[in-house]
Amino acid sequence: MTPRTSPGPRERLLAAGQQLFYSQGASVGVDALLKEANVARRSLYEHFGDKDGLIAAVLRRAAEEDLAWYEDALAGATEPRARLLGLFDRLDELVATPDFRGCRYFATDLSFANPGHPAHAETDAFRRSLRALLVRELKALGHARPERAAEQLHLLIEGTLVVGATQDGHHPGRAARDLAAVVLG
Amino acid sequence: MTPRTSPGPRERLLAAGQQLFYSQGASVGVDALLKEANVARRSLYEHFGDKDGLIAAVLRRAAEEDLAWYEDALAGATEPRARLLGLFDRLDELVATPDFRGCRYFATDLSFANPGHPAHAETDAFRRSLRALLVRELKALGHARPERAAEQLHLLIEGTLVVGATQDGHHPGRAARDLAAVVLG
DNA sequence: TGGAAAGTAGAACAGTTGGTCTACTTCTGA
DNA sequence: TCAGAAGTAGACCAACTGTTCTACTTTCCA
Repeated sequence: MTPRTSPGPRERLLAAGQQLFYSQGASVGVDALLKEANVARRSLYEHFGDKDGLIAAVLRRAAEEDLAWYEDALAGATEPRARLLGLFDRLDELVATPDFRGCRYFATDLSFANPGHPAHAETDAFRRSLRALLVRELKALGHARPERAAEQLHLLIEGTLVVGATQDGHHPGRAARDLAAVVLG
Repeated sequence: MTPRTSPGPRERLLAAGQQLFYSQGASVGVDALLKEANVARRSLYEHFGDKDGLIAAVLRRAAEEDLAWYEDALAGATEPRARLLGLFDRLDELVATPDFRGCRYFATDLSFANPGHPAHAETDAFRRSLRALLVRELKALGHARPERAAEQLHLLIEGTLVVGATQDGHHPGRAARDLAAVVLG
């Protein structure tokens, strides 16, 4: 609440988690998290209860940031159609980033076979928000079947992320953009 | 080589690995694998060297079976265009399977952050084979730009698997099929 | 200025991990 | 038939896991 001169242990843990969970997966050890965050062991358990609590908190924060990223990508243009097509240009850039490793949320889902794990609730929430965002844009565009088109755009996004994460030198964003243009009509 | 009345420990380990690595992820313990396969600890290490060796062997076998599945899905029709479209119908059925958990190869890639892990070579090989299969079909169809179209079909396939694994009650295969029809021209 | 709250440092714990080793049994083929 | 290969069963090990705990230090505010 009160502004700080330097980020406290809670902030540092979230930042470290965001970085390490993405680059190494949810199986990174607590020791590595603590070292990266420069935080005492005890602080983690007082702020987040346990490791799963940190995982959920990191996902919640990442979801906020990622949704903001999508909004920003859409904001590159004003005309509804150009907004959505521009998103795929930004995706194409994103997956070309050297340390891009794919969709954080799908990776998390795969990490936890137990469907009751709290992480799944967070990834679900993110995907719902993303869908809602796509539907909103499609309605602004006056699309005849926004829900169905959102499904197709979502499919194109996920496909772009997977292909981008597994193959170098490709431009899945461009390929997806062309198909997105068809979806938009 | 010699025919057996009942499958030996090597076979049983591969079968157990194929099932457990898929349903639980690559992090399943050796103990669980041994119990599922009804095999002595020692047999695993004599046949496969270590756990990573088993993982690689399981992936190689799974890749064979999965490619055969794709061939079978294509074989539902004779006309080139219908063959590829039929593939997406089969994918739609596949992802509706109750215990479908997404693409085994992408899940494996995400499990091993270390790019030198032998599993990555296997997943790469699978994806190359899948691409080659798509290019072959597109050439049979007389497509003007088979490589590019294969990229788009591949993207649609991966997207279908991700959306199918994360959302219930949807039919991503149908959505992808419509877009595939556009790709085929 | 003093005292509670929050943070650090690190020992310790129980459970699990992948892997090795020994002893015994079963299968198999010259 | 019998020797050697292959398989089983399970103890054992070191390393690592998430977590709890104690002791000390810093920060902050009334």
